[in-house]
Amino acid sequence: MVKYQAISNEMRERIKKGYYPIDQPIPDEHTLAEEFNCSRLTMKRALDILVMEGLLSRKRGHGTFIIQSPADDNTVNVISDVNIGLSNLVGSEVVKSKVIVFEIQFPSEKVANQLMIDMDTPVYHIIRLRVVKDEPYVMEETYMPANLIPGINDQVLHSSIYNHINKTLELKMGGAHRKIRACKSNELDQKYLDCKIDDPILEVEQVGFLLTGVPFEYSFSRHRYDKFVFSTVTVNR
Amino acid sequence: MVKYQAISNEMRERIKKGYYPIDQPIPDEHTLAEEFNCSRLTMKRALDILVMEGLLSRKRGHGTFIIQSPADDNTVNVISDVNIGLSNLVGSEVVKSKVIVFEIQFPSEKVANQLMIDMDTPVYHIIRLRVVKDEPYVMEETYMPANLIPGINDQVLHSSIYNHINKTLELKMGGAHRKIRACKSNELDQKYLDCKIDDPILEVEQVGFLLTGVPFEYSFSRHRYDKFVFSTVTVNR
DNA sequence: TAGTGGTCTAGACCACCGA
DNA sequence: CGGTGGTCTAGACCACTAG
Repeated sequence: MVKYQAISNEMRERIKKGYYPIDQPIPDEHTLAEEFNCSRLTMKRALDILVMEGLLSRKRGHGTFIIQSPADDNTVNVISDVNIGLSNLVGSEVVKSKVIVFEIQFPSEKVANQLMIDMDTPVYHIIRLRVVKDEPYVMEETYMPANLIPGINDQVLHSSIYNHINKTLELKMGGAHRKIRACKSNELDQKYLDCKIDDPILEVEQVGFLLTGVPFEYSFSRHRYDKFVFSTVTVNR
Repeated sequence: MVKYQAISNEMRERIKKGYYPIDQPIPDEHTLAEEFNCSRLTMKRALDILVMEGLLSRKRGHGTFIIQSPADDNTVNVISDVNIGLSNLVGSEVVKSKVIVFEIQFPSEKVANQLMIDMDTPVYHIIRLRVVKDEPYVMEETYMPANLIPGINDQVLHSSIYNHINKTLELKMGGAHRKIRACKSNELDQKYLDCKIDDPILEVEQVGFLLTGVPFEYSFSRHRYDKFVFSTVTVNR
């Protein structure tokens, strides 16, 4: 744990515990830097984290303020600063997978375009149903270049692709572009997600890329509308 | 325009124009800092921007890489790093507003909780239909503390609340917590958004707060499912 | 081991804000 | 004007990765 993270954690605790009055600015950076025995830049970086988390708000010439707004929900959330698999999202709950499609094929033009490969490069085509607490939760359709992500098999598909990439292949994920939309359910949704014909679907289209910048995954996650909320925090800078 | 932004812009142009080969790292920070005649920290900060935009990806001990993944769409997008009103989102298109509800009332417990006020503090309750190119686009239900955002009237409602807050009241917006979900359409949606009974809705629930951290807006934006996509870029750090 | 990005310092000047 | 956060420097050491 580096210094600015440690300071950031301490400050987060203080804020949550009401150590600072919420109707006035917290102490200025110079004062805090002295208290924490660090440079002002390090103090600033510690506060940057809390600003990005949506806990603090700053104004040059004015001060740093605590944002008086709650958060969280009881449905499962995705924080937009995290990019992990579903297996890591639902905490201690067991995520089971049912493999509906697992094949290797040549990509369509659209898929090839998103993955930045040509149409002669084989891709995995995977459709998995993800089940939490014995209830269908999300259906994921995934395309991945087979040469980039080797070793996908039935066992991997039944646990976590992300863990396979991270731990077995030792590739580091860099991030993702995402698009979130509402759409109507199709026959596959109705069959596997157990939703009615007029139930909407929350679809997340995603291009995931490695730290090297190479796209490794193009996927569509179709969520039951009553079990998924996508959460983000946006802070002006 | 400060130095690191100027450098960032120059680097963004270079990357988009293919100045650097995409299959190898760009020059290291020390070399680039020399070229741009700046300190390494400033160079790093310039690259930080591009990392956050999803254009670059870094790995300690390895290098900085160009992310090979396209973006954008033809539907209207929201980038998660921006917090502006719809009026500023659709470019040069004219946004018209139809005011459906405009009243002042005492907040429900839920609204009071989100706005961090007590239930004795009056709030505006506004429902507006937003129309682009003569087609219904989104219906926004908004609650705002009346004492915090004074001067809301019919004229403001027919143009842009955000501009009123920014320019007339000279308050600076700090950011927002957002939740995005799919839901079924209700009678109001069907009546005003011109959607069918089984058309889904993309709902964005939002608590907006000022730079002082004070929540000023609790809103629900209900979008036609075929005219809105929510876009985000996520980068691991 | 050499080269990369990550962190940190001490100090400086600037831009913006409120009084 | 004084106080705030924003930027920038020059240099240092560290952590990680590749070969």
